[in-house]
This record gives sequence, structure tokens and C-alpha cells, in this order.
Amino acid sequence: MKHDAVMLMGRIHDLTQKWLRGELAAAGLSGIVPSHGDVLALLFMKGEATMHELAAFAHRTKPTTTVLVDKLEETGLVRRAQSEDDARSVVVALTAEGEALRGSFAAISKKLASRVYSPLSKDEGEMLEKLLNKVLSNLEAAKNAESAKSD
Amino acid sequence: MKHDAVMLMGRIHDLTQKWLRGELAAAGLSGIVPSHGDVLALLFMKGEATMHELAAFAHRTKPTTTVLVDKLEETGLVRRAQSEDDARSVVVALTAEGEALRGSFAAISKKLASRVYSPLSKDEGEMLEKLLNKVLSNLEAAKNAESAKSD
DNA sequence: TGACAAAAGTTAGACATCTAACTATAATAG
DNA sequence: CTATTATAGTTAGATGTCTAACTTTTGTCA
Repeated sequence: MKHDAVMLMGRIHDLTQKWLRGELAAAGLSGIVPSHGDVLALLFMKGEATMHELAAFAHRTKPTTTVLVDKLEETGLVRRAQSEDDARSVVVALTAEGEALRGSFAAISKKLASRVYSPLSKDEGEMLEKLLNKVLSNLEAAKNAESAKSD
Repeated sequence: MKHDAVMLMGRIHDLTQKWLRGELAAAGLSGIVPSHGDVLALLFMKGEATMHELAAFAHRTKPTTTVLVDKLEETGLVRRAQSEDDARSVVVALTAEGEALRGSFAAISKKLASRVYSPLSKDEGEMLEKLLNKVLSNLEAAKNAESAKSD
């Protein structure tokens, strides 16, 4: 056991992010990066969402999400509106242009999965997901335990 | 199969990087981040190395490595010197202060491994490394195939 | 040997992300 | 009802990383 899983995951993460940027650029989406894809992913599912929901889903901070949505709005893929229920909230929704990209994003996402899973058998793929979930759950539990320690 | 391995690895990567920053700060190394640790790791093994070697080992670009070494030099952990063999090369070496941190870095590294591997059995840890290596090799092969395509 | 290509390193500028601080609105408690 | 606290979002400033362009030195080959 080399105990190098963290390094391996870091490398895989770097390569996949870089590849994704290339795919997005090739799809004509210049200036759109993987994080924008995460924001759009939730909108493809829900149609619209608040900044808060988008930030949580994309695992980014609120300020970062502000910047991401600014960019998507400039590009014309989403639209901001004040919430009617809560004057503090902003509701982000797909425009027709944004909706039109649903297929492209699904294709890229599928291509990415195929790229990563192709060297693995079905059993291996499932095993990998199981092990990663175990590791992640443990890290999140440890993190929560530590932040709760300060009370 | 949820095909979410990439997302899981991204989350694990984020959490481990953040935890590492906390550990480095707690060790009194303010301004030192995980990438500096990668640079130091090679120096702990080899004693000294060129910028080029450090960049390759840390999987960072040359400009990034310049900045990393700048910081380590300011902090007094390493020293730059012109190579005697090749006037283009800069040789980076640990100072006594840098060498003194070997133990702290080894401890943090061990703690990280324990954090990640603790929820896994020995077999599972080995399986995880095997699967990650498969995925990474495949991604690197695909990348090389694509960049070779342009000739 | 002399010109041109390759390699080592730095500088400059861009960008995605973060934390801290701020504004505005909503919820809660006396 | 009013005062305080919590929540939604943005702005400002810092940081780590990248690509592109540049300088200097080395290697190559006609």
C-alpha cells in the first residue's frame, strides 16, 4: 500500500477538469468552465433555483456563485429575478438559449463518465464508487466533529 | 452505478486540501500551502533539485514553481543557486531551517493518510489504489493520444 | 562555425476561487 | 411593536494557478 490515493485523486481531478474545459471550449462555450456546468446542472433538473441552492449544489461559496451567475447571465444562458416569496432571494432561471444547451451538456457529461469508467469493469466501477463514498463520508464526519468541537 | 466518481474525487480533493492548509497553519507555517509541501517533499528526498525537476514532481507549471520557490526562499526554507553544469539551471536546496521541518511534514503526511484510509480495510485500501491507478493511467494515455493526434 | 531550434527560468497578465465585510430583508424574543 | 439576530446576496481584496511572451544558454546540423 503506497498511501498515495490522495495524490492519485488530485491528478485525476486535474486532468478531468482540464479536459472538461477543452470540451466546453470546443462546444463554442468560451469562458464557461466546469463550475458553470454545475450551476447549469441544477437548473436543468429544477428549472430555477435561488443563489443559495445553486451554491450548495455546486459546492461553491456564495460570492463565487455570484460571479458564476454573473457570467452565465452575460452570456445569456440564465436570467435573474427577485423572488416573490422572499425579497432577499434571487431566483435564477434558464433562458431559451440556456435550455437549448441541455443536450450538449448531457453529451459532455456522458463522455466524461465513459472516459473515466472505460478502463474498469462494471464491478470495479461500482467498487470504486463504494470506496470513494466511504472515504468521503468519513472525511465529512471528521470535519463536522472538528467544527463542533468549538462550542 | 451513479457515474459520480469524478464528483466524489473532486469533493475529497477539496476537503483534503483544505484540511492540509489548516494543518500547515497550525504548524506555524503561515503562507505555506500544499503545493509548497510537494516542492519540499522532493527536496526531503533528494536534498536539492532544479526548478524543472520540482515543477515535474509537483505537477505544476514552471511559472507556478517560480512563485512557490520564491515564497519558500522568502520564508527561509530553501536557497537558490546557479547550477555549475548548466548556466541556465537553478538548483534549489533546503536550508537548515527547511531541513528542520522534515519531521513536521512527515507527521502531517502520515496524519493525512490515516484520515483518508481509516474507514477502509487493508484490502479496500489496496483496491482503491489499484482502481485509481487504472483510471489515471487510462486518462493519461487518452490525453497523450489526443495531443499526438495533432501532427 | 554559424544559424536556428530547444530548453531553463522569469515576468506579465488573466482567471477562478476564497474570506471578510457590507446591505437589505425576514424571523424571533422581550 | 420594537430590538436583536439570522439569512440572502453582493462587493472588495487576496491568493494560487495558468498561458503567453520573453531572456539566456545549450544543442544541432548544414
